[in-house]
Amino acid sequence: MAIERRPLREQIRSELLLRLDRGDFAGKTDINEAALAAELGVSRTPLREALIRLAGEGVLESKQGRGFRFAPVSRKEFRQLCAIVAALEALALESSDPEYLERAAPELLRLAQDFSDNIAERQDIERHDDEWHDLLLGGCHNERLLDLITGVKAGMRRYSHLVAGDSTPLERAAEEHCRIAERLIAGDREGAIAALRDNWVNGMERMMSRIP
Amino acid sequence: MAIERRPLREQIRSELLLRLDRGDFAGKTDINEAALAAELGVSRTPLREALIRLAGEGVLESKQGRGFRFAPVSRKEFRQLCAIVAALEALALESSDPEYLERAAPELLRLAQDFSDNIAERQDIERHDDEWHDLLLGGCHNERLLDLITGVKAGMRRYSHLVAGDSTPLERAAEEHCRIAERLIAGDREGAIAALRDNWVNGMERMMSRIP
DNA sequence: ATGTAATATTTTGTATGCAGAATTCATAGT
DNA sequence: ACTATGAATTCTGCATACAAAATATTACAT
Repeated sequence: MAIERRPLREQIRSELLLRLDRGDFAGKTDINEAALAAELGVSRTPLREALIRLAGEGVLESKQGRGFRFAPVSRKEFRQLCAIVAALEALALESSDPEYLERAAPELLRLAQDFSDNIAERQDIERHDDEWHDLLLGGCHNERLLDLITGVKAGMRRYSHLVAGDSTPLERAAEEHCRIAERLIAGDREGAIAALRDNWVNGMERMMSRIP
Repeated sequence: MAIERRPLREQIRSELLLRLDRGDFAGKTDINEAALAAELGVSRTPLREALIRLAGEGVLESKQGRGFRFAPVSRKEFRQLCAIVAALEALALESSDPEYLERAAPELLRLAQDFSDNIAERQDIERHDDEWHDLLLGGCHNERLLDLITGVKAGMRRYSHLVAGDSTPLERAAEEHCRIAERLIAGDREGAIAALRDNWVNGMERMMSRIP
């Protein structure tokens, strides 16, 4: 077996993002370093390193002397984040390898259709959605851009658990994914980009009412 | 005197970015934590925190057991970064308060003209250019977006010192800034956005030949 | 009862210490 | 001379220790 050889700070960061997905930090936004470190079975040092990284990505806030807290959610910020990823993913798609898109399009369509048939747990849905977008952008060779997108999406996870247990967003998302894939199959990249932008705009609208 | 009340890690980060601007790390890309900490008069802990933050922003690379190094420059990455900021600033301009743009436009034009008259030190030029872009985007209320832009631009500082001592890029940049401002004065935001995109694309072309 | 000052406790921010990985250097063998 | 091997050194990654700031608690005065 290949033993874990990633720095602790990264493993911790992953774990925290995972918990964020589960909505573990819903109310209690303040973080107690000693307690959390003990819970994770690590020392404060790598934990703080992970927290600093997350703060840089906007998932956390830090205030001098007052430590870290999960950044509060707001409609305004969610709107802002959606606008950003929409622009970034559009750019990624724009600068993607056309051949790749042609090859990936059928698979994208298939996945999108599976998606709507198969109503699963929220966490599965999100993983599925992430994978779909990853596949969509797999033909983009701008690594910095892909990293950036990943980072911004990490910040959006704070919002994902709010949608828990409602299936209409899922259905609409699947439908939009189909539309994007169809445009790609038709070789209409501009149309696909426009559909992608719609996907984010609509995704935003869908969530908006659920945010305090 | 108002004493410094920011966390050390942030002061260190600023200092490192400053040195990056000066091109201090030109050749020696590897970082020795102990040595640098001693030089800055701090311990390794806040230094490492600053390094981790910078690594998150793409300014540094980190490899397990091998510490941090300044990410090597490459034409490819520079192209990627330019494409990203172009898209992000375009988005920022797109979502800016129209009234603000109307008010700021004359000032933007004036600054751009000063810019070309007055050939100063490279560091002044960069500050001036940064301020100009800040003013341009001052009407954008998407704070997350502005933060993101700041972060990506931080990563681009590794490239800025390469242009040292050549005035043609300056002149062309000033000219483009004028064009953007003129479009804003004319109330043609779409045109301004297009000109802004050009500014980045051309800026990229200008630098490209200087990068190894 | 309420507000405030003084003190105790908690918690963060920074420094130091230590184990293990990576690198360097020296030596031996081909 | 060149490579391989192994010891010595350097450096990172993580843990622990300490000091200062923030928060909670108590005591007291109004």
